[in-house]
Amino acid sequence: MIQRVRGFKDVLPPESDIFYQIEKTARETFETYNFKEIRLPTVEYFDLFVKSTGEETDIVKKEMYKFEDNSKRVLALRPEGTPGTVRAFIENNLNLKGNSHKYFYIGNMFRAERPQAQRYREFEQIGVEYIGNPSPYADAEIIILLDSILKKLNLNNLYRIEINSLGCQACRKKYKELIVSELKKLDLCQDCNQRISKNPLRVLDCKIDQDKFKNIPPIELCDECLTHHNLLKEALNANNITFIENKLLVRGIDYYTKTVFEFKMSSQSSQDAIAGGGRYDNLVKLMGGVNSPSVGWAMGVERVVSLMISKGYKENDNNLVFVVSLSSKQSKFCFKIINLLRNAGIKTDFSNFENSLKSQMRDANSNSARYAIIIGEDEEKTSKLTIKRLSDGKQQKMEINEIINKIKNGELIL
RNA sequence: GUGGCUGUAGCUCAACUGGCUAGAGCAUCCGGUUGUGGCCCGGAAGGUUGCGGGUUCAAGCCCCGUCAGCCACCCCA
Repeated sequence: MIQRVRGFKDVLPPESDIFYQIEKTARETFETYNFKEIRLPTVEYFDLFVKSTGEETDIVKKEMYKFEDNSKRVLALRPEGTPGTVRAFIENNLNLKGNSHKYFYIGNMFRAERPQAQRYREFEQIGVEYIGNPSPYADAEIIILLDSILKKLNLNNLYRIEINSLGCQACRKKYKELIVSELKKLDLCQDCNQRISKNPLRVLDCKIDQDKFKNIPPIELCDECLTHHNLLKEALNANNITFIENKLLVRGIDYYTKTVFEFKMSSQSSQDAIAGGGRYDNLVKLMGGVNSPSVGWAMGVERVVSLMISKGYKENDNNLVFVVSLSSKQSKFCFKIINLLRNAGIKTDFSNFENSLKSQMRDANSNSARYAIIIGEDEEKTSKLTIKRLSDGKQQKMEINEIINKIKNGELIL
C-alpha cells in the first residue's frame, strides 16, 4: 500500500468544512475591503524566490522544494505568495490598470521543514498584498482586515497581535553598522556568528542568546519611519485594536521595511504564528517594477483550523430530508420524490431502497436528518406521503407540494 | 536540518519479567414477528501488532534498518 508523503495530509470531513468556512469568511471580508482575488501558479522559477524572499533566509536556504524540469529549468514550488504576486503585478503591467492594487490569494504553499502538528510541508495560506500605497493607513487597514476575519470566526481572545518597525533602508543601514560592532564583542552561538555578517537583525531574534542583548539599543527610526509607526499605532488604537509592541520581532524574510506584525495564538505550542506580514516598500522596484511601496500579510489556514477546533467548532444545523422506502417496489417513486425535493432546493438524501425500512431509518438518524419521508404502497397510491420529524417522532401525511412549500417557508408543523 | 519519544481493529486503549487461537469499550453491520430511527438487548464482522530483516525453542514485547506521527530546537503560516 502506497502511503502519504511525509508532511503532507488528507483533509477530510468534517475538517474540510472548517477550511471552507474560513475561506468563505475571508472572501466576504475581502469584498467589504475591496480586495480582488489573484490566482497564481504553484510553480515559479527558483530564482524568483532567491531574489525576493532572500538568498540568506531559511525559507530559501533549507526549506524550498527545488527541482529541474525535463528542459533543465530550475523551478520551485512556491513557499509563500508575495513573490508570485509581485512578479504577476510587474509582468502583467498591473500598475497601468487602474489605481487600486489590492489583491488577495488563497493557495497551497510548500516548505520542506521537519513536520510537526500545525506544521506541514504543504499548507494553505490566505494572504493579501496591497501594492503601491505607502500610507500607514494601508498598514492599519490590512491589520484590521485580518483581525476582522478572525473575529467573524469567533476567535476573539484566542490570539494576540504583535507589531514592530524595522525602519527604512536608511535607518536600518545605520542600525546594522551600530549593532554589528556591538554583536561582535559578544560570545554568540554558531548560527548567530554566521548571521552577524549576513543578516545582523536576525541575531536579535535568537532564542539561545536572547539574554545577551540587554545592552543592545533598539533601532532608532528616522523621522519619516517614526511618524509612520506612530500613525499606525494611533490608527489601531483609535479603532480598538489591541496590540503589543515587540521590539524583537524581526521576521524571516528579507524584503520587509518599516511595519512588521504577527498574529500569535495563545497556546504553548511553538507553532504559534497564525499570520504574519509587513511592509515591503522596495520589493517591487527591486524585482524590476516601478517604485511601489506595499504591504501585505499571509495567514496559515491549518493553524486557524486548529484554533477553531480547540474552541469547539459546531457544525451548521442540518436541514436534511431523508427519504426511505418500505420496499424496493417503491424505489422509482421514491427517487422521483427525491428529485422533486432537490429541484426545489431542499437538501435531500437516501441510502438504499433494497434495505429494510428499519435500516433506512437508522441511516436517516445517523445522517442527523431533520425529517424522514416514508413511502410505502399507501403513500404511492394516494400521493399522501408520511413525513416524520425525527427529533420527537411526530408524523403525518401530506402531498409532496405541500411538504415542499412548508419546508421552504419554515412552516412545517407536525 | 539537529536531538528525543511513539507506532496493536475505523477511534481510544489492554496483553505479567519474551510464552497457548492478540482482548475490551466506542463506532460499523445484521437482528429483536406483520410499515418506523435514537435508548436498551442479542449477534456478526473487523488485526500478517506500520513495513523489512535479525536474535530466540518461542517476538506485539529484545536488536538493526526503514517509513510515518508527535515533542523540543531551528524557523515560520
